[in-house]
Amino acid sequence: MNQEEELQKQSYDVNKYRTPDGAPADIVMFTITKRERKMMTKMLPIYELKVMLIRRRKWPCAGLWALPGGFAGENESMHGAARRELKEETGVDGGHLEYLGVYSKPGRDPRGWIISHAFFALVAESVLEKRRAADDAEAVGLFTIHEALNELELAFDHRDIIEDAYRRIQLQMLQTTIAKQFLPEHFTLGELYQVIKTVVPDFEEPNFIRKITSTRSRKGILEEVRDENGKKLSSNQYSQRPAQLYRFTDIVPKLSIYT
Amino acid sequence: MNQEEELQKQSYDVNKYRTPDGAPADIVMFTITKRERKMMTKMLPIYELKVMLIRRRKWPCAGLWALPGGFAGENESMHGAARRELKEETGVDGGHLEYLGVYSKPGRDPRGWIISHAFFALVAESVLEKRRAADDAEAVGLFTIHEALNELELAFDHRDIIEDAYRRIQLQMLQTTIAKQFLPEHFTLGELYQVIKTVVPDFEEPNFIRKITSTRSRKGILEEVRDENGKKLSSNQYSQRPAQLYRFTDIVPKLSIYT
DNA sequence: CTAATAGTGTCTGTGAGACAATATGGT
DNA sequence: ACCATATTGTCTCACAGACACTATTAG
Repeated sequence: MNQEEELQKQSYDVNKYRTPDGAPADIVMFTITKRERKMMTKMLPIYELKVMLIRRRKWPCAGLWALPGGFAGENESMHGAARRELKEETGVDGGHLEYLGVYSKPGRDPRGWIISHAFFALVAESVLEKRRAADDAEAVGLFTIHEALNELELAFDHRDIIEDAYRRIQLQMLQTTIAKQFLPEHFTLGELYQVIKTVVPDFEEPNFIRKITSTRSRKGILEEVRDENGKKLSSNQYSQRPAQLYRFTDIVPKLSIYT
Repeated sequence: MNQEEELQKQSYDVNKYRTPDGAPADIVMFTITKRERKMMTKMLPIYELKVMLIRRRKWPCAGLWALPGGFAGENESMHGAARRELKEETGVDGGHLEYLGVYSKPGRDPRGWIISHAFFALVAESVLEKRRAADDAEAVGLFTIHEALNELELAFDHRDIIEDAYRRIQLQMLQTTIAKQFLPEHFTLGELYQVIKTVVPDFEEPNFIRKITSTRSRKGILEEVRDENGKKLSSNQYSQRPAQLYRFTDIVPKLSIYT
């Protein structure tokens, strides 16, 4: 650094300006719960998209439900803070964690100028159940997206965040292969279809199997699971007739409105 | 607020924690320049995707090229700050301005703990030229994306930001109708094709006109321009044979890998 | 046999892809 | 006539969409 630079540096005062009072990472944790239907005969379970919320104990917004999260420290990135929080809350390290956006509307947090960073995570149902058992069950809730948005009083602007996250996960569900986060390694097309419909209720594709098993454009994102002898594997967990098992390949589909 | 809440509030000290030293909004301003080729006969112009950069005068990173931007204030959202900066820099109020992401890697800014918010904007070439004329031309540069990424020394982590913005605009170009930001109200399919190819060089569609003018799935995003008598309008600005003019409709295309 | 899910047959229409052929109008 | 660009003709094959039909197996 030359002399002039050194001079400029010394004349810079970081405290000259009003600075933010904190930058938390808040995480919308989604899971899909499966509820077996009690029936004589095998049936597909009922799937529901759920969100984990925490009941706040302290000011501000004490008593309201809020997204899990916490303030980032000086020596971590926002993404790092989110990963840390996710691990603290669920014990999960890894899994799908994705940045959603920044929430910075003035006055959104009575503590001051708090710029919040929202993420969303997709975790297995079992993980959240564990978390719920470990902690005070009173303070941890798993709600359907509908309950969270329409029936709960939420802290800060967390309703906006959850709405945005819901829109985003619906987009992703149709445009990427995140469905795999909600499915076992091997799954039937019936399961895949149910998972998609759970996240995107409007999704209707009467000929789903037909399309998924043909189609040049989609070709490659799914492949049949075979055993070591090359024989196709199937499952009859949810149906009398065994269904072919599939897995996602590593192919990343590219979509375009002009192609 | 009841008594207990009041108590908790008073015991909360915002200064108890280390807080960020600032939250700037940085904007990647894209434009597409058109260069007419000097030829006897009419030809399509050469299109280039460019980025506006500013040469920093002060510490830190004095002398390096940086994205235009500035710190957000306490009474504005990050998006508001970006809109304000965009207006200050270009005079443009409106246009396409979109959030890109947060850049918060520790040590990214020698001034301290600075959490930067990147946006990208698409503006008309004429606007940036005006800006360049108004200001000290030395300090404002318009570079091709290739120059910016490979030949320039950039401040902070702005290279990462520009790379991310480039990836994002390429995605958007194929999956949304942002191409309209780079086109006049009415345009020919040749122009549209060139704009797409400028942003996404890999895009190859030999039968472009064919597909765009048929196709069930894309149907609706474009429509022919007609005069008040319903006669189709055409332009021969870039070709001898006049070409049909089109405009984007308001239809938002929905893409899915499963449909 | 029945119930519930998995998967195929069949038929029609239309788009994709390739490429050749033709249209337009300034120079 | 020539050129660069715009647009249509033509042909084949694959897929979309609809819907009825068959397959599988526990109970």
